[in-house]
Amino acid sequence: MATPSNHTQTADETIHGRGLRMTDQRRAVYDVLMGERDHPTAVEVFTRVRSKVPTISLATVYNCLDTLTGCGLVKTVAHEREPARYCPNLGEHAHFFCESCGAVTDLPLRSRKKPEDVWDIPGDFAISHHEVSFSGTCPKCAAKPAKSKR
Amino acid sequence: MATPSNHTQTADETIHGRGLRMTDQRRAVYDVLMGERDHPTAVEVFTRVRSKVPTISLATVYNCLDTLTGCGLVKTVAHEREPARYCPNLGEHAHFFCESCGAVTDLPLRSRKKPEDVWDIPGDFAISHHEVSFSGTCPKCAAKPAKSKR
DNA sequence: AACCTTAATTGGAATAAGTCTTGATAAGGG
DNA sequence: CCCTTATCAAGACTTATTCCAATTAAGGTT
Repeated sequence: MATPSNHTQTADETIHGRGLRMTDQRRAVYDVLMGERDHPTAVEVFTRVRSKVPTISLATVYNCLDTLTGCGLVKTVAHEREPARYCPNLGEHAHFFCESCGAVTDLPLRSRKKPEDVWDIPGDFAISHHEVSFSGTCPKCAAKPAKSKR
Repeated sequence: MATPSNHTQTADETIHGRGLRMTDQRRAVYDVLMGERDHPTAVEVFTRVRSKVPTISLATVYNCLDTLTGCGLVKTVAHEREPARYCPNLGEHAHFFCESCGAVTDLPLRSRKKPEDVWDIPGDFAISHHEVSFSGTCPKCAAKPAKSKR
């Protein structure tokens, strides 16, 4: 399973620690995610990254995203049947999906709280991951009339 | 949005209340879900339902599942990039996905608790839905050596 | 520097889940 | 019984993602 990098480690060190190389493509994909933290899809990452590495292929973007996810530098965000989105926020958080504009917002866990406080999970279930998503209307869209989905 | 049937209403009444008809196909799909509450995929519903309605098509199974979901009789369960699963449990609950055997288990909300107790959701976000999923190892698989995914 | 071995990238083909389209059927109301 | 509308079936289609085979790039070694 992914071992998250601690804060004293750079992305390069994390990748090297796995015996992998920090290539131009991987760095560019990572930089795109860190630069604009709006939970882009693979295709959105692809179009952004092309301005830096014009020869990169979509398959490589998927590969890089998988590698970064495997190293714990990036998280995958799944929501309903929509394409996967990617998020470099390593802190524990849930996601809010605006049904009006499509924006995705990180929602932090309250301090000293955990999901088990709310959901009744029998002790003999061993939990390794959880994913929490909320949907509704974001503040920006609350006032405005309905907008098209980005 | 879906209006859940209250307990005094049968599935037939709920569907009729929407101006829709309870056809053989819809009933068969609903019965499959109620009969074995193991969160089947659309294809699994399809194969089970064929024993009752041998001429039904997969497209119709998808249509029926959509209709039942729209009426609030059934919920769709999304997990990562896997095919959608369907669940007739209308009570508020989360899902546990066993990474070893693939089984899905309903986990109830603790009484008088709500997700907002754990995640910090600014007041200007209007929440209409949430979906919570846990994954790990279920009790059955905890002891046994790893099994193939059903 | 040339060489060797393995990792990484590429482009295109392939896959899988789900949706759409079109014509045929069936049901309910008058 | 007729008319209108809902529903169904079969197959074509779309979309996100993965797979594959061939090329390219990197690191380590002599």
